[in-house]
Amino acid sequence: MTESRAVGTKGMPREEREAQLVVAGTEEFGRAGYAGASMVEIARRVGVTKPLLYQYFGSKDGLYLACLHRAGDRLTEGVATTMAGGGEPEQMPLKVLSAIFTTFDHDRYAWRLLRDETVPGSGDIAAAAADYRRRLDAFALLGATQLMTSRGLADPVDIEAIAQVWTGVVDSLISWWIDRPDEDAVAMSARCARIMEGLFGW
Amino acid sequence: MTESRAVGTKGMPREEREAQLVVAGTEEFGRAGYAGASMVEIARRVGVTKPLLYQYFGSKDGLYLACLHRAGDRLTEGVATTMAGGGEPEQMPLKVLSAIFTTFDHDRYAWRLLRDETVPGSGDIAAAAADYRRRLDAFALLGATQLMTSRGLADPVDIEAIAQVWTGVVDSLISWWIDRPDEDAVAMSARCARIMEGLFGW
DNA sequence: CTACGGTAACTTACCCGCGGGTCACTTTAC
DNA sequence: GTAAAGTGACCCGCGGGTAAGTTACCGTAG
Repeated sequence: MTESRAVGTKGMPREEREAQLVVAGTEEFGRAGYAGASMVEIARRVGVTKPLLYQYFGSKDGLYLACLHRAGDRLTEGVATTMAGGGEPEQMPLKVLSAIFTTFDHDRYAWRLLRDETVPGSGDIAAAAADYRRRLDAFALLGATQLMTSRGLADPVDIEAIAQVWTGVVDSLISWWIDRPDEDAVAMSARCARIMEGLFGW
Repeated sequence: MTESRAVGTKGMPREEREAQLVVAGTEEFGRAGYAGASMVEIARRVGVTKPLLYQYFGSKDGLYLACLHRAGDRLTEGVATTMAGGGEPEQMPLKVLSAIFTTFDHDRYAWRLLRDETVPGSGDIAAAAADYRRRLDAFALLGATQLMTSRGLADPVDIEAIAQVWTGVVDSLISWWIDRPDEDAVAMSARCARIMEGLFGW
């Protein structure tokens, strides 16, 4: 294992090719959803054929899981760091948005993997995605609770609803952002800040 | 044609069966998306087989279009009526939400047909759905413009973003509502009113 | 320096199940 | 007996998945 560098091989080292395939897979899964994405298309994007993809990832689920873990780990880590920073409840949404935009500026489809509704209802993917969603929902719930209690409201079902709407807002903003590739993370954060200030005075 | 009532037939009159199939199709398409829904499953829900479905609607696209038109017409009509009523810009979101909840209390999946991303990129369905979305987006844009100008903000791109986020909010609320069948339209409207009052003072 | 063998990267050609779509046929009420 | 309601059994393309073979690079023997 030590120094296993480029022993008898053609093309590109596996590690590098796998990374390419995960990037292409993330875009394709994000665009078309798990069910709608085609393995041959993902391979084609990288200039490779399907069997190589299967040799490296085993199955469609295997590739999806690789993409999902990369996206989910980065996302939960970024949000956790931001939330840990603390601050006024009204400021958290904007801070979290900025963190997301910055982290995924060049990988905008990644967010969608966690919210993909076309994945099979049971199995490894469903479990992993549910786990990431659970962690993110916990942050959303925490933020919503802080916001509501700071205003003297505490109906737990209302708070659940707000948390779910919040994830929907992030979803919408990212979809909007995907359609405008020229808008970078900084501009996007500034836009959101302007809007929140204007609409809610936050 | 006059008095064409039940001439030599078994089972159920076509009109009635078609209505059943449209209802079942709306639920199934709303749940699984155009691509994920299965024609045989939709037929099975009604206690009928696939060939009858094809005899009545011609194709998957034909059935989807029937479902889409029913949902789209009711939705645009309801929103148009509400918007025409006028009122304070801060009150419009809640009014529109109430109208949607009331109209679709027993048909909660209908909204999703207009926002289904798994429909083919071109063809009759894409055109019809795009048309309904265009009409609804125009209302959203109008509402967002009124809201923003009442606060002295006028960046047209910001307004576009707000309009898209608004549709995402409706989406989230309806998804949340679908998961809570016991919550009726009145309770749902009350919840939204409470939240908007609490969070934004609207 | 060249011939050679080994291994990893990569491909061609195939299998198979699932779901859209169709045909010929049967059942039931008037 | 006629016509609409309804069905069983089939075709076919598409996409996930696989078996077997080929290509290119490297290290080493002569």
